[in-house]
Amino acid sequence: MLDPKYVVAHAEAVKQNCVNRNVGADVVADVDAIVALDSDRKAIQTQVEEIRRRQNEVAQATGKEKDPGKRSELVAEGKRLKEEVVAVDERLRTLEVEMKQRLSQLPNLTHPDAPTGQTEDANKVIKTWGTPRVFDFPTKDHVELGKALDIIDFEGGGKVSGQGFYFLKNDGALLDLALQQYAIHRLVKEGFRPVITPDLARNSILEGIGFQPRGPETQVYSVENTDLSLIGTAEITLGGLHADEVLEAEQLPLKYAGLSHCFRTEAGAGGRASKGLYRVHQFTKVEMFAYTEGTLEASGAMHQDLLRIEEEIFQGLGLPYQVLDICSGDLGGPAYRKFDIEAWMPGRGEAGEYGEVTSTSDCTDFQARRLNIRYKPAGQKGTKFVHTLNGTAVALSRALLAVLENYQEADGTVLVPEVLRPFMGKDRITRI
RNA sequence: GGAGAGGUGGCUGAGUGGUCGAAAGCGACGGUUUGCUAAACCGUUGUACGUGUCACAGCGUACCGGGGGUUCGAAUCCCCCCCUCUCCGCCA
Repeated sequence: MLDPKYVVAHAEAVKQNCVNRNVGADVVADVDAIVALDSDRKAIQTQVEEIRRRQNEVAQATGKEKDPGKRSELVAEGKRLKEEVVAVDERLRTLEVEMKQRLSQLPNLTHPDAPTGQTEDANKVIKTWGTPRVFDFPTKDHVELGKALDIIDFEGGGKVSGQGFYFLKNDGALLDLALQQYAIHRLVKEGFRPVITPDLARNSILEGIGFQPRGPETQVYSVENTDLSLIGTAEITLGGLHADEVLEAEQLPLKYAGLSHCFRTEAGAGGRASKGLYRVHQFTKVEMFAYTEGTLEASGAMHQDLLRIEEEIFQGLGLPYQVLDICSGDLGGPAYRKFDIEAWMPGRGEAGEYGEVTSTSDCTDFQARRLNIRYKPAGQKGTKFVHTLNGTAVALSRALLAVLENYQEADGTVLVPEVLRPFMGKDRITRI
């Protein structure tokens, strides 16, 4: 959520931002509505407070008044005021709800250096690392490898849970665990606190992070007869962890390495053909989440750091990748800036393509405002909203996919990347 | 899932209808004293919004787990929900 004061004071800039963000004309119109609503709201709030002030005055006077006649006069006035405040207060609340509702439609502001554009075509490649391997034998994609090596079972997943689910078996299970271990160990060295989070969260937390728990657009599964949803990412639980808290400035930055399962309905993604592990309903992910002081300098620096760590993780795995600076229209609601890493996937497309494996976002105070996460800046009075950032360390499924396809050998086995061997206990994946 | 107890300011803890944004203690901060440290003493010590100011101050409103209700008036009474603790049941 944006700061309502900022929206009112910079309505034109906010509108332009909405256009750049590719959000629909009705949302742009919301900005004007918010400006109008806000001045009404202020006027009515003043009225309500004035009545309340008089109510308090009367109530106190009533308590002190000994004379029965005067006392009943005061009681009568109190009753009158009570009736009076009801209607005005209800109007105030209506306005507040409407304002909040419209405010919550607005996307975050955008980093001035982020490319401006409406679709993902405007995303900019800002770095390429490594060279895709040239194979001197016909390659398989990870689905074929998974089947041949008996390490990924889509048929079993389909039978038990439906399309988009799978079993990881044998060395596939070990490889998944090894990648988790590798990422967590790496992050602990970087000063992150390792955390295993709940896989379900309250809908209010989902909303605070910027997810829509309900409706046709929803990306998450909700649990019937509860206000819980299966999380789409540990960003939800790690961001919610400090909801409604005031942190001490010395605690910041606060860095978590969260391990969770992630569940996604992938509603609306049906048309986008993607086989195998690339788009699934459940996967495991090691997620970085950071809280910083509420300045663009602090979160901007942290954002670069998260990207650096993501890159080093993939460099460590020896997987070629490119880094994308995501354009305004493709940023999603909460992000102020976002970088994606796309790793080389030999089995994708005709002769291999880069495919998204991580994503890191600087959400500035957008999530913190809705989740009410603040801190006390040193040497200042009052509190400020923190900035929140998230980044994928390793999303299993996709990282697993990339390892299998890049490390396959002519004999159908798969070499285990050096860094994973201590966790795998072997250097080659073979059919058991 | 069942039975009971409880949720008050940074912490401990008082407060069962009015003078309570809330006693007291601790902690923290500022000051006095002191060769230094300690102790002692004095003072300050929540947040948000509004109003006001160059900026303070001041003033107003709200907040005693969350929401609703009773009342002229609620931390205090009633209802619902959430959470914590104890015991029982069940269970990895």
